[in-house]
Amino acid sequence: MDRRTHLKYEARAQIMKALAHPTRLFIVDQLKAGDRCVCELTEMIGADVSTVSKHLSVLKQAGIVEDEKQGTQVFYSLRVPCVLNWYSCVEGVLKDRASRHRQAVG
Amino acid sequence: MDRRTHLKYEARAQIMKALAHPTRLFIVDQLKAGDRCVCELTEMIGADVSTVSKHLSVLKQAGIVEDEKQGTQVFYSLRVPCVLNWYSCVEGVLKDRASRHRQAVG
DNA sequence: GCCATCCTTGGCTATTTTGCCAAATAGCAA
DNA sequence: TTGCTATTTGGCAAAATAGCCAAGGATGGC
Repeated sequence: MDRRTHLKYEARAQIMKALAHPTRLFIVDQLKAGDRCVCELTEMIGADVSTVSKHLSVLKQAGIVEDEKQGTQVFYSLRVPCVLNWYSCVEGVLKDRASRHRQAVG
Repeated sequence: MDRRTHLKYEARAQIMKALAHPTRLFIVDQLKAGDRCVCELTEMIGADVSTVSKHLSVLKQAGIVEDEKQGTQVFYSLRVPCVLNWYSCVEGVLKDRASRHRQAVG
């Protein structure tokens, strides 16, 4: 794999990595229904605010979400909704894996 | 986030993590064209065979690829082709990010 | 049997990621 | 100003990940 090709897949992997975390997948799923401020997401997730803020930073840097300040609050919204289409495929993988497992067991 | 919800997103994240690596994205992209044995992929990637084998193991465990032994060789194939649909979305994110960057600079 | 080839696994270190606390910043109100 | 709330950032220790080498199967040819 030459350098050019490697950089191409490196860039793609960076986007994938941004979504490769349960908390960040949860956030994106929540933003599907509309904008959320950090405090709301923190409440839902149940982790430290700083942790949630860093997760949001990862998603923002990847270009998946964007932020907008409203007073003291910062609202995040989904910038690239097409990532939501991945969920059904992921569910498909999980279902397929589960059925194979059942087959192997019983 | 209750335990049940967390487990759900944990499972999804596991699938995403399997693809969140340049080499593994490359492998999946190659399998689009047809089955490949470990030796072929290793040749293309240019890393140690053990490294490639471990990457394939991650993809297999996630349920994204499957393997089939033919003599001394092991051929891998794409089990869940829908992951290929993600590439266009990823490209979209990258393009969007690039255009915003140009806008910010120029 | 022996040997060569293909692949996987174990083990190790280096790097990256994660999540908390503490501290800093920003905006609003009194 | 002071105080209060919302958010981000720095720093650190724990955990996960990556990639190499070496060793361990498995398969086929002789």
